[in-house]
Amino acid sequence: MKTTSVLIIDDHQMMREALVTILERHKDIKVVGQAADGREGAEKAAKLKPDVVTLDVAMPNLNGLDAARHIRRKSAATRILILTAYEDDMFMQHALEAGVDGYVSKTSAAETLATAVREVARGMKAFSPAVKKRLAQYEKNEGSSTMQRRKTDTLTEREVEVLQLIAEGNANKQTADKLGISIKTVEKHRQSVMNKLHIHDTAGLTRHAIAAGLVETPAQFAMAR
Amino acid sequence: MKTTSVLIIDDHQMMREALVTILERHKDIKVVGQAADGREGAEKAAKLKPDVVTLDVAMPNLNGLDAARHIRRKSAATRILILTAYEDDMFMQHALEAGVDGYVSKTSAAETLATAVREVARGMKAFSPAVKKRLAQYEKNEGSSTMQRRKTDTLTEREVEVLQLIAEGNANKQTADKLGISIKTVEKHRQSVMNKLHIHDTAGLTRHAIAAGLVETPAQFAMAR
DNA sequence: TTCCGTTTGGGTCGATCACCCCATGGATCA
DNA sequence: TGATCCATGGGGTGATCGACCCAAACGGAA
Repeated sequence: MKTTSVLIIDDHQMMREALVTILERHKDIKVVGQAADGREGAEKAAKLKPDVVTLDVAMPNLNGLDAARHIRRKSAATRILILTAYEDDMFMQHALEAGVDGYVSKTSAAETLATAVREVARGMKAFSPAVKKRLAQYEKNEGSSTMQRRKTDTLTEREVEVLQLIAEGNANKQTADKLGISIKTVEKHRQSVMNKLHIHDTAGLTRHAIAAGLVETPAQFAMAR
Repeated sequence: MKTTSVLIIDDHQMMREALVTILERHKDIKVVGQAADGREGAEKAAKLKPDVVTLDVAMPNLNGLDAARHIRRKSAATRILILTAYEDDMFMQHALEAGVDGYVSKTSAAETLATAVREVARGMKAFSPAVKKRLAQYEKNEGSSTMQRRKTDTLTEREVEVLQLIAEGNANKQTADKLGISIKTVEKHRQSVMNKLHIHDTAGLTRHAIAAGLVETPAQFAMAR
């Protein structure tokens, strides 16, 4: 039996250690690396060329979906397994469009993950019945020549990355450093985002990013005002 | 060595299994139960009387903080360990007021949790240095025979008003106009809010305001692209 | 009554932002 | 093969922000 190499991408070290423990119970699965955010994850995926990556969705620096796109592009042979607590129809839709190979909920049992890793490693898809239904619809639309997706006001990948970093509290300079580009380019992207979304203040951009699920938000709690 | 009994309360089964694995590596720690939400957790705590509960914050039915209050009231002997990814000063403040005994971040190592479990079981507090500082302030206020909960770090009413207007996207000038005061006063309040929350950027203030329920956000919608 | 906290307002300074201008590659599309 | 979009980077300008400094008025608590 061939050993399946896995890269774990999750911003919670505790969860990463736990996943290692769970997966390494299986002799045919070998965890070859870990990453704490999407950017680091995409880099390690390109370097380590794992058979499978498990990818959390809500992460700083680069969220799971954009990380999935990066990995899909730069490490085509690597299978992508989304591992999240977030079960939203539209989000699943976007995950499918990003070309992920599986989708496992953190509310499911640990054994489910090991099974899913094996399946995607064999080239199969690993979706729950609920996701499969959506997948069927999506593929139907794909074939029906309806490539009409909104263009004008759609943010590019880079713009989404910049938006996320803004919403996480980074100044333009910090964003530029993290992306390894000039501050002027960051300013340009920021402008484009503002124009496309018709939002012209940082607070508004942040609210939008939160609503779009780009950044983690704590659960609401009753707070003295 | 006495064995410490632990109840794990977390809505992610995968995380619960992982925590069991991590904790059971230690012979002096025994996981005696699990619960998937705050209400179930409070009930099981009352029934099982564990030495320690680990409590996630974001959970359906009953959130972590309210669960902590329930457990504190009905199972006074049980030590409460908050286990979360959420590190916000105001939230910590409320957690401390709810009477939790420790606060462990999911971004820290698994070993940190085991250590914290042992510490709270011995009657000690288990807080990171950052939280300890806040705790010191809190206990100072507590000890000064004043039941006044608003002291050093609670926002005043005016400050909350200003925070809300900031998070709604108003510039200082607009806020000043809406409140009918000088822009300098708004800037002063903004500064006070930033200092009290230890948040020094608009995006962070906005995220905090949303978490505190000060501003409405549309339900999560399809990713912004 | 004295002290502290709240709210109000002013000044200054450098850093950052929002909004324009411009250009160059590369990919994709028609 | 042009045209268009995307990502990259630079210049400039005026407005705003962030972080300090300062003070006065008021009210409640010690």
